[in-house]
Amino acid sequence: MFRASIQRQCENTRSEHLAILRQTPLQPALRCLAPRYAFSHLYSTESAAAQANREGEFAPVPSAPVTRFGELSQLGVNDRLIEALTRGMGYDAMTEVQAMTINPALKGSDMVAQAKTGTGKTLAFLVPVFQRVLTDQPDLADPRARRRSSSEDIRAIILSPTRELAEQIGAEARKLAKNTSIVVQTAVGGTRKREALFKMWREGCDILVATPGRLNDLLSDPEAKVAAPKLQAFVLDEADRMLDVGFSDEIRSIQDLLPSHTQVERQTLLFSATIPRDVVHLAKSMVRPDNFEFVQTVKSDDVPTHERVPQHLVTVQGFENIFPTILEILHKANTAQDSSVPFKAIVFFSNTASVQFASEVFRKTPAFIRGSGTHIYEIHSKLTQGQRTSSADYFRRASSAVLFSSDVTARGMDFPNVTDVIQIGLPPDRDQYVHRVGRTGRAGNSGKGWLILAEQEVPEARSRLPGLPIKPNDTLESPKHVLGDSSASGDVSRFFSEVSNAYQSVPKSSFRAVSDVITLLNNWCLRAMGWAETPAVPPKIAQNRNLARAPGIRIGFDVSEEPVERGYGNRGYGNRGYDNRSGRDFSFKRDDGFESRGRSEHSSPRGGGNFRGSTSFGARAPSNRNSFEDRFASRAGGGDRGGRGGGQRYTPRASF
DNA sequence: AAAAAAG
Repeated sequence: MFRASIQRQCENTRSEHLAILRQTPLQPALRCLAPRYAFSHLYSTESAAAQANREGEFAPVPSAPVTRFGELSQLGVNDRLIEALTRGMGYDAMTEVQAMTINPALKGSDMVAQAKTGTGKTLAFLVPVFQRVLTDQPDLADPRARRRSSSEDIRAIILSPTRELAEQIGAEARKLAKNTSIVVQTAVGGTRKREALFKMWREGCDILVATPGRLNDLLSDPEAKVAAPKLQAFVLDEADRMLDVGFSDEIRSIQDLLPSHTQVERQTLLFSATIPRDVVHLAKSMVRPDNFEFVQTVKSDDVPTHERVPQHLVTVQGFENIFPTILEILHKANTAQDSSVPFKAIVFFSNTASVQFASEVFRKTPAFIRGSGTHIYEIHSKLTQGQRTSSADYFRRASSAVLFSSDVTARGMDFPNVTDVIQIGLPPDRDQYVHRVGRTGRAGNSGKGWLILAEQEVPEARSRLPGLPIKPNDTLESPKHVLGDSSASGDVSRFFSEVSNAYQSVPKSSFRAVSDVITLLNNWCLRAMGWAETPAVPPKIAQNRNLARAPGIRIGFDVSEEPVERGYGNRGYGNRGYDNRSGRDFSFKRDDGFESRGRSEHSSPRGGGNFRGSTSFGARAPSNRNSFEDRFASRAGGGDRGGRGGGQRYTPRASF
């Protein structure tokens, strides 16, 4: 009943730039967190509020929410901050996400905000955090404050799942701090700890933006003299990622190193695109149950990934067609009649080895790439942090470039003017697909999404990517070209021959296929790359994955799996890597494989993971946490226990 | 041996 009424109101009040509160399956899960709903401030029309009030379920609406940064003084925001926002950073109107989160967050309550990635999320938490720090220490507003900031008295901590994102948030925070004496520091892995520490000791630190590992390290190291005994605010950006397995232990231990809520009253803000069910209890342990709000935003120019960015499905005949297809996309963009906007693309792969291989190949297609004026960059976790940072910086500033990327950059990264997002192989899950597409079409620009799959992957993609406007695209010639077919156009022949030449000078990688894509991979290696043998699958792995008798498989070892002489990598950093986590130099051995994992067909039927086979490009097994959307989709069909009132829900289908 | 994140 209750939920049904919220649902109804939402449909009723949906209009132009209106903040929309959507009823979803998440809310029942989160209800236990919120003794009362205090959503009234989210309704931007009187009628909705009036209706809510009439039904006796909501408190009366106070004043209209502030939607311009310039008017934030109404909510007690310091003038210095407002000046930095409006004059320094040039912001005026808030985005919907900002309006919906800044208003309640300034009241000081904890918050779980579900907001899709896009511009503006960072400020949505920075503004309340900064104001909270200033409210507690008003003298910090004075840029010439005499007070000495200390690394042992950090007042706000912001955590991000990747180093680059932390740096990006840090840069934004520094702009906001400009007219004050608030000191913002970043602490991320892969950098020299001593150096960052000296800087912190010298300059002090009021607001720290960090990645979990490094923060944990700093807080637990007494020598580091980093502490936050009076912590006022704690933010998790991309909270669903942060509370995921692999991160959650780290987050827990960080929390243990911080003062408890009972000692020091702090504000916790969790920002997340999705909130998987198994993350709820952790979220619950982080917020104050009596002072908590859940804000869900659906922002009109935030649905863009689903609506604004056209997304093309390109089906390739074989793996050997993928790289030429990328060249063709590049070429078409550059020669189009209206190609006033330079081609700037991110090519996503689901594993590091594929990224490395692709960028090596593309660096070796000099005639084409040089002729196009496009720069090639690469980013993934096997590069040193220095290499990662420089790739990100160069790509950020480049006008025409291709960035080959793992999922490091899939979330939150703001590279300006990306025209195309190209995803190779099955994306790991729907969320990740959407996040990747979200790297383009930002800030009102247009963009294009491409999903490049082998035919065999399409059925799985169909079930993995429901409810997205992905349209089959047959306008390219390279995807269907069969090697040796002389009827191909000059352009297509050139794409293939350039790629083919590049293969020759790229060291042999180790490839491993899984079940139904074995043939695809075999064909690529044999026909296009000119290998004498099909790629080998080591016996153990073949056994583990139930591939021992899969058709077409070759059990054994590849040449590349034996140590290769050091030094082949000095042609470019892409060839060499330094594992900055283990500190091992792995340039002598491409032991990282060019593969992915998955179960063979015998895997469980539906549910847990009906992941069937994958390619080197494709996918890792889908995450076992159902995404928010997934659950939404899966519950929508049948009689949902909560009853969905008048809301007609349908099960999203794939559009292709 | 999925990416990411401490050394």
